[in-house]
Amino acid sequence: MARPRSEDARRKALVAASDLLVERGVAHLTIDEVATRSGVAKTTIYRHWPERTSLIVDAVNVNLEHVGPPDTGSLRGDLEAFFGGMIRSDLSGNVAHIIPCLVEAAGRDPEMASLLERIGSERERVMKTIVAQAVERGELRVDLDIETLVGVIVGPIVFQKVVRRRPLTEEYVTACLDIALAGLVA
Amino acid sequence: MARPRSEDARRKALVAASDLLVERGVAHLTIDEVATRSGVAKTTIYRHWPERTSLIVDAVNVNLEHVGPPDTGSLRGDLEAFFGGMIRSDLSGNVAHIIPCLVEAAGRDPEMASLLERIGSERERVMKTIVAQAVERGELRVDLDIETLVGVIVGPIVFQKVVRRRPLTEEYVTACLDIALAGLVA
Amino acid sequence: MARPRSEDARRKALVAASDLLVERGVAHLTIDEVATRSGVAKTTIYRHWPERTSLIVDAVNVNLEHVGPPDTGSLRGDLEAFFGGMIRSDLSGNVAHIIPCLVEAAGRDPEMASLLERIGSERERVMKTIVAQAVERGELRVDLDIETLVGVIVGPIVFQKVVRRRPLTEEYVTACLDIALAGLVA
Amino acid sequence: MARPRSEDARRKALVAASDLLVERGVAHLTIDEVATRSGVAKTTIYRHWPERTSLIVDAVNVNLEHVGPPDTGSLRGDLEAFFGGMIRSDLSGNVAHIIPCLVEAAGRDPEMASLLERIGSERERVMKTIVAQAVERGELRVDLDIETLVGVIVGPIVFQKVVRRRPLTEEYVTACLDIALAGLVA
DNA sequence: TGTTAAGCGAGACGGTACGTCGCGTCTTAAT
DNA sequence: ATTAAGACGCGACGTACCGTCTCGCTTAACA
Repeated sequence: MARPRSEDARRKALVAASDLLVERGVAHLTIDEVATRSGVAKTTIYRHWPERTSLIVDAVNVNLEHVGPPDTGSLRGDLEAFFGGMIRSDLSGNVAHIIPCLVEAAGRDPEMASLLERIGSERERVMKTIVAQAVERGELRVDLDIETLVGVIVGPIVFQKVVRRRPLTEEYVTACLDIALAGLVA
Repeated sequence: MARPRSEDARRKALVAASDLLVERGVAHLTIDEVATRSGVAKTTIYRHWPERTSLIVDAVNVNLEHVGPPDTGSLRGDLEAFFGGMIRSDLSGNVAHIIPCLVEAAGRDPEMASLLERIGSERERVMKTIVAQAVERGELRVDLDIETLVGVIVGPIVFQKVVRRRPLTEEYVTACLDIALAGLVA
Repeated sequence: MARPRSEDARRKALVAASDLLVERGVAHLTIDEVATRSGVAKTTIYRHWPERTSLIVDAVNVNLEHVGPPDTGSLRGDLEAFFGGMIRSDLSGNVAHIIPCLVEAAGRDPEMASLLERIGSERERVMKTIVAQAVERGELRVDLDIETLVGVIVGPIVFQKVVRRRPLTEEYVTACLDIALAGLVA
Repeated sequence: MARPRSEDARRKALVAASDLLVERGVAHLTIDEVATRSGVAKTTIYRHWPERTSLIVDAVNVNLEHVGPPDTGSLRGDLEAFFGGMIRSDLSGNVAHIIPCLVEAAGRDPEMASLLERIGSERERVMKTIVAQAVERGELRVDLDIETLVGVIVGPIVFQKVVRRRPLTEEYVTACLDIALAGLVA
């Protein structure tokens, strides 16, 4: 019966939050500034998101590029296509800058944890498709544990970028894939 | 005429900080509470550490177990010994809980970045010793890039624990090592 | 062509406002709560009363007992009858609790000032009738300034109740009347 | 052992509050503006006064002129001197503007009530001295109830100024005193 | 006897102020 | 000179009401 929540206000706040997220990082995103920038009142922001973290959760999602599974005809090609996309978008872009914040926040905030989970799941789902295609093509054994498999392929890359904080070169990615694939088909 | 800085105060503050770090996480560690708990005045804390992060840096170090390189006679044995140690100490313990905070903080704070670097280096140094021993024994080729190699072995494990936030089972570690080693000797 | 304003809504809002006025005092009467309690929408309330104070004005009037001039045959009797009524209604009841609010609001809000004026006038008009009757009966001199006269009789009573905030006993009223009447006929 | 509360901060905040009180009235005095004007941080203000009303209480006291009892040699002279002072200071000045706010607030806030009580007591104490001197001089009977007596003299004046909100002329005061004194000595 | 404009409930909106928390700096007295 | 204690300026937090503004729905007066 009442007026519906303004989608416009929501969008404007989200854009402002998303921008500030990239500019200042999670810890320095303030609701007050989101309000000022977006022209949306602080109270309205709190009507849409019960607390700071909830807004951040959504703002992060805005920054995520939602990639689909490639199908190049070979496992190697699919992986390179996938990680090539990740390198260009997520890991070289804004998200790489934000993920550690999420990981950190996830340690205390269940909502953050579930966001992180969702982000991970989406990427893992793509990985599973790639692997399933490879299994179908006979490039991989059927009996491999998918969680381990994803860990072996994705782990070194995420580790390099997020934990080690070193640039994610094509050489590094290629070398890791070489080793992992060699180990998998062996 | 001057009194030296009290090592006692420093230690008490550090212990309290370390405890709170584990209890509440980095973001909710407040200097005020460290002061209250430890009985050390806030002023004194700021005298010993110029800012919050510096204290956290030291508090993290307290929680780190400093492991040396094993020498079991085989690469496989060395790795299992090493990661077994890590599983028991760092990654199953408090540090896994703290690393994301450091990673996050490293994004903004150079000092944090260098702490993270130091922690990483220490572990990487051990890894390098293990690898060198393996090369010496003829278990590995000489031409492998050490950074890639460490990434391939450590990446999946850290990824599982820190980013995926899933329990680090012996099966997972074993499976990852199997694949990586197979790929490396191939 | 249009529907007339609902008298029912007006009444319900007014009752709720009047209740809250007594329960919480003017300063803590919120439109939101009047709306919630009465079941009348905030919009509707604002349609009936342009602002908070207007509603309060009307709510006060609801609480007022409108007394007529007594005619006991003597000034003394009339005054005792009149103030007896005031003691029982206004000053011992809710209104005494509200008057200071009005007085305060009158300082800023002309509408409030005029309400206060109206309330005062009504009572003063009764007083004037009583005095006129007394003059007619020869109990009082003709040349007395009516404003002063009312002030001398009403002042001590209102002062006791409203400013001093002490209970308005029959003894106090009698004693004040004794003195004032003695002074007036002297 | 710690630093004492800054008397300077307290004073500056109080002055700003006192000014705003007169400028805007009790209801529109905001802590934020007191902070801005005084240059004292809002948190500091809250350290000194637990809540808005406490600050107002003190700010009102600043505006009060603390008058002593006159001794002109006659009751009449003393009263005129006293009320002349009140007319010049309190009732024509800022306090008359503030008292209704206090009276209103006293209805809900015990601290306000006690402030009002204190203000009243101080003035009543002076009145009692005046009366005692008159009794000593034989101008008044000994058996008069002091509360009633003060009410009879002060009531009409306060009523005129505070409740009726009409100007407090010398004629009105004189006329009231005439009647009251006539009644008292009768 | 429909039509239709206003009234209505619900509640979202932009604001302003609230009172609180933690930061990093400072002052003071005591050791 | 260093410490414990804690006050200080600052900036952000999340909340409460204000008075205004849509929303659909209901309803009485007019056509």
